[in-house]
Amino acid sequence: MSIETDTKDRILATARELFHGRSYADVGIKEICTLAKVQKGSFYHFFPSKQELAMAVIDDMSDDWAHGFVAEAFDEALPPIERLDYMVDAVYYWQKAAKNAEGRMPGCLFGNLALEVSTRDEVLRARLNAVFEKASARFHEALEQAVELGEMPPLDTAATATAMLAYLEGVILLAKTRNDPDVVRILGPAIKSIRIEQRHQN
Amino acid sequence: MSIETDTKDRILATARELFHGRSYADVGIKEICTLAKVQKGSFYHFFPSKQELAMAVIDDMSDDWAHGFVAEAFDEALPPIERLDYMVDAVYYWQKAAKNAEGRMPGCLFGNLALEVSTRDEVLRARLNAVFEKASARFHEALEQAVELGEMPPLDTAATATAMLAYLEGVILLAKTRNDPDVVRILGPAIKSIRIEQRHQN
DNA sequence: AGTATAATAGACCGGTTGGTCTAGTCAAGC
DNA sequence: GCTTGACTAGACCAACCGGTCTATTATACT
Repeated sequence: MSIETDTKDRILATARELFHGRSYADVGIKEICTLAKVQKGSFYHFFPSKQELAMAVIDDMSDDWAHGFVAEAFDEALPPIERLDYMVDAVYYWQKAAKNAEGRMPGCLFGNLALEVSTRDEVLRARLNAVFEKASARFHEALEQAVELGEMPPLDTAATATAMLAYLEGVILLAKTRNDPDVVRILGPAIKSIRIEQRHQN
Repeated sequence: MSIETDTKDRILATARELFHGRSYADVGIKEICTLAKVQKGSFYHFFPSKQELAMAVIDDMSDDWAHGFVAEAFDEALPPIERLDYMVDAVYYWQKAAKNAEGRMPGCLFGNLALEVSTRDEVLRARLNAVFEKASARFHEALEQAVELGEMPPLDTAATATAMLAYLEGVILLAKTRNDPDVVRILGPAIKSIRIEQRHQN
């Protein structure tokens, strides 16, 4: 082993970019191979199927997120509530940069994939759901601390965390549909106003 | 004219169901024709292209919405704030019924299509954006009245209306990814907590 | 009755899809 | 030097894609 090839990485990076900028169904393996300067044979040596490639792309981006700006935004050193604004800002600047570069707002890769494939691919759906649950957990931590510090009144922090994630995804969806990152900037901060009271049982 | 054929309607209804339950790219014209018991020739007699079919489907469902449960939910006779809860309830029961019938939560047709096609089809993107703007207007009316009646403090009703729509779409997205309509029931009511203050200029 | 036109039927088209298969290259271990 | 197994190359495949085309039928108008 250790033949030091970046073939797999090139495939992964190219697929990620194409899936994010367009869609899962719209991007073919041939196109990925061409852009990544890889042959079909090599592709199927590393990935048994398009579905497995999608899984790898999801995991790859999920890792990048967890160690990238999501980690920055949810830095324990920041006041909990500021973390929410940081996250919104990060999304805004990211989407704006992507639009400037490619002319179109790509939105959230996970949200895009989730709506596209989750009715016909249980495995991918479950994977994407896990990504959302991990993201929700970051919101949850922040809310728990905010309540603890008295910066927020007591509330159902778990449900509110999920609600905030939902809101963020919804804002990105609308912004993408309008092809205008400013939607994120304008609507985003209202994420802090979302509240779900305790004791809704269930 | 007036040959009294329901061919076009059958195509439309079938396409709507398939697009909603799966995705735009995943459903072929041949499959639509087979299910609708229509031949290719007839299909292309009524619709010049798949894109035009998608437009018709969007318009069709948009009309159904406008005159269906959205009209009910945003009934002027209801107290403004109750309309929000009504809307959330309607989404919940709809999605739950769909899941019971087909095993999977289809989510929102408009949201699904928006994320799938808006990076590669300007025409469809614009159409979907218009649908969202119309929906946002209903929220706006309700909020304006709520403020007028003193049921809500003054706020940027236009921005808040859009934010609420975004939240609803986000909740549906997460619910679909979890394949669990209960997410709508639990997170939905928090739509009333969303607030964007006036004077953010721009 | 005759004609124009709307509607239906389905064979057909070039191109593309995800995926397979065989042949061959390359570096490491013995 | 030979073998092994990871990797690359690319021809090939059946199935399917959106869309076109011609032929035929059914209906409305004159």
